[in-house]
Amino acid sequence: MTTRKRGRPKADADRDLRGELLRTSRLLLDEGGVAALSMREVARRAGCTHQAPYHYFEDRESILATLVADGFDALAGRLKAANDLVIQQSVRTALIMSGRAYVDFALSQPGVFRVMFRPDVCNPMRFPAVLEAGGRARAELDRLTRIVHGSQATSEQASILWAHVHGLACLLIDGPLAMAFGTEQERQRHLEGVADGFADMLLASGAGGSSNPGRRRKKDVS
Amino acid sequence: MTTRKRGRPKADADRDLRGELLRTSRLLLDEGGVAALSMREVARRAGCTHQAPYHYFEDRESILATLVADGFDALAGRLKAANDLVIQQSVRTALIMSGRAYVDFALSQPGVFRVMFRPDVCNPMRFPAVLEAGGRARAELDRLTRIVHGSQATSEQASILWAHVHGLACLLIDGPLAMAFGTEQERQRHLEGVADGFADMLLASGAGGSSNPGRRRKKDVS
DNA sequence: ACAGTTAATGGACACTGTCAACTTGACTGT
DNA sequence: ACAGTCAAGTTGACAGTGTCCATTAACTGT
Repeated sequence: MTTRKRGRPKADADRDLRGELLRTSRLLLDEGGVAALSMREVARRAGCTHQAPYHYFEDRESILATLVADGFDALAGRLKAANDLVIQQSVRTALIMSGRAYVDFALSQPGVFRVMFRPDVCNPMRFPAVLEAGGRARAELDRLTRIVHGSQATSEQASILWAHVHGLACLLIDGPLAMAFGTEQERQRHLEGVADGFADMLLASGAGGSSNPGRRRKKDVS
Repeated sequence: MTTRKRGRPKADADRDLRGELLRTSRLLLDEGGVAALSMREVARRAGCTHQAPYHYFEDRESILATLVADGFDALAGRLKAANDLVIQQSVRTALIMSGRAYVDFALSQPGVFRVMFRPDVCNPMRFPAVLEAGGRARAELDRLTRIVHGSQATSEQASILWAHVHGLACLLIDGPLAMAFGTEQERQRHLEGVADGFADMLLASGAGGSSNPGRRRKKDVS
């Protein structure tokens, strides 16, 4: 009979249980959806007892919140990189690459992406880090709006931009576009077509940065 | 000591337990999200034992599927009504009213709407009724695409349309637009602005029905 | 009258999140 | 050297969940 150890184990710096728990959680989330991420299953896969995770995370929602905050951070980073292209390249490039960044992120981490916009699963109000990171992503999209429409851009224009990329991402991971394509290449072609079409529409309708006051405005982007 | 009844109760045509269960489920879904809809809580509120619902629904997912199918039906109906406006009114009216129909539906039944696009919660493959109703809604959006872009409309144009309305709905019920407005009126103003802006963009960029072949096409809407 | 079906009942099981109490190793100041 | 504190776990328990199972009473067709 092998008596199990109790109490604190000997120092094992290579362990990093917290990191292991997060990695496992992200896997479960991407594989089986939010329902598959159970505290006990995470513990089981990480090789600890069902209570050990509670030492690092207050509750189940807290572990989700950590992933969500990281997700918004990563998204904001990708968007910033795409927006920065406006300097070396063109407005159109920045617009198209931002859209691709948003969609690529959703496709690469669908599990996390879904929870990022599900306040009933992970309530941002409880987690300041989530609010902050979400704000950074939002700021990057507002910046893109100004890149496209100039400094006088309206909040309505921001909504059109965000709705487009977000809707596209949602339809791709959960909606009818999830299974519409046979090959990955086919999907890429479609997405390029959508991005081109949207960019044409947006840039043709009197949007050309500050050099083009054009149509009547309503309210500035916050 | 009041001995509880067992077995089948006396006929009570006014009961309609199935309908009661569905109504209760929709309430729970809209109030506390999908996590709040538990088989036992539904049964409790409907005034039956925890097993009675299993007589009408195979499992929890099946009760969700019924609501989702009804949801897609209702959505398809609203979209059809909006699309039909093209006859008496204009293309622009049909486009704007379709967008409003989609958003209004999401706002009026947020709980159901969310599950409609969450295959990890309710897998459409399991429920033919969901697939069918979803197909009807999709067909209505494809029809709108042809109304706007003519019979040669591409699947990319359909994606742009769907992504716009769907993204907008998502951002309104769960995203940053959920709490961006103080008053209901404020939100309505914003939505009108978004709809106007989007319609301007779409109709200005060489989309005018079959009378305008215009830009190069790629692939027809299925 | 009687068998079969329908619409329920109550009990049990495994699983979940979380609370509480405990153990133990490592580090601290004296 | 040694008591005290903290970190990082441990085990055990509880209520709530979805679902399987056997049971039972009322209705239905023959």
